[in-house]
Amino acid sequence: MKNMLKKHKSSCLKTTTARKDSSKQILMAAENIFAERGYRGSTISAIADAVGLPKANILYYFKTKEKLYKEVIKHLLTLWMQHMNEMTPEIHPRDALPKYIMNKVRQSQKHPNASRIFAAEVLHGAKYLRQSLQAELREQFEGTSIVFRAWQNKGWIDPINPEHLIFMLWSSTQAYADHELQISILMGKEQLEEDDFSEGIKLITQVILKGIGVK
Amino acid sequence: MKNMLKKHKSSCLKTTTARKDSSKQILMAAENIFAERGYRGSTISAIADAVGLPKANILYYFKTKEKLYKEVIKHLLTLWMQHMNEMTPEIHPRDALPKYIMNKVRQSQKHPNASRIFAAEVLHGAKYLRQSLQAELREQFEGTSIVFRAWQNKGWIDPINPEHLIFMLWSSTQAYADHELQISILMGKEQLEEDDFSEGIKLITQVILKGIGVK
DNA sequence: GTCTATAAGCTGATAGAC
DNA sequence: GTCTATCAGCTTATAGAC
Repeated sequence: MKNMLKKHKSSCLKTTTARKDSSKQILMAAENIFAERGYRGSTISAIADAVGLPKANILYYFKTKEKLYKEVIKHLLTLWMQHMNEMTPEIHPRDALPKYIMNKVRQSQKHPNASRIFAAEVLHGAKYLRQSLQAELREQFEGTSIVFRAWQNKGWIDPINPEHLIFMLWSSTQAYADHELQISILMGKEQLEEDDFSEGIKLITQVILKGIGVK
Repeated sequence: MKNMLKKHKSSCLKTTTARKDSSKQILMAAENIFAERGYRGSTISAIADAVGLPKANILYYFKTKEKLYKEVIKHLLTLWMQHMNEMTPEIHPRDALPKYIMNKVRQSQKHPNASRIFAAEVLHGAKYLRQSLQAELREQFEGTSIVFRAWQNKGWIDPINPEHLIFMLWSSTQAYADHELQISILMGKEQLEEDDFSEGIKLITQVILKGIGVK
């Protein structure tokens, strides 16, 4: 487990499997390691081993560990926010909200690392997030608040606090990635199954829609 | 900031302020450091400095860093679960749920560290939690599921999935501690104010009660 | 019980051969 | 561009004086 197979020295320009750019492979491996162990718990060696490269190569592509981490975060935030734009003032919440909730939970299912790294970052002060991406996140947040307010004005939903509704949506959907382990322990399973995700989607949709008075 | 004042050598048996047991002081300091920096990011030196003691003393009281962490976790889980017991099959959800939601958010407000350490632990695989406390957590979880099922049978709430409702309650209330920083950034504040907590309580209560059909 | 000094090991990062 | 070797610094934990 410690000494990995050292692949191709200088003798490879086109290996059998389509050779992806090392940079991309490193990013993918880093995403996994960071998600599992957190920033400080992750070591450059571990990432190097996962890709099958020497440590020095990682630092050749990404000058420092911190810069590598920022690159990972940047990519993940895009994923994390992508479905929010699909809610607009024109679309009725009875259509828009179930779709958003489904997409968000499904994303937690498919890309749990994205959600986990993001959650860990927030949990420990959003240090890197704040520097570079605060603006984009906030813009998204305010855009969605405006959508919810528009729905209220049209009488499509009850008068509720739009900002806090966003928090409730985020936290309840994201839980299926962040707390997957907690949930699976409590449900007595090794890991969450398809049914658990679809049950979660069903419950959240049911409670939110009825709870804010969508007819 | 680095060299702290070295207090009392051998010349103190009863100092001015009531001298708490070092052990307790260490636990409190450790709670803060672990919450801010995570397990791996926290160093024994940092904890020692926070209490004003040399590193060796921390390891005198708690044999290893890991054992100290486990002690902290153990204490926090008690806090984290304490309000769930107050929901029983006899009490109507219109009284029990608002009270639980309020207590849970208020606890996030008063003891954000408890929630944060707990969340970080879960996020990174619940390694320590699983070893020692899985049983207690699960017992609590199953107890509450039974309560929700009883409410359903009495027709007090809609037929919903009790387990997933618990997740929704946990995640939406805990967000006010876990994501305090995210929330305050998005709301354009340095930190959350009293109004934000009470608005959050109001919204969650409103949406959950109406959402599961409590009359 | 409390402290100083130090061991033993791992980490991020660099230098320099190929 | 890719790799090996190594440095300098920090970490947990221990040994042993007081």
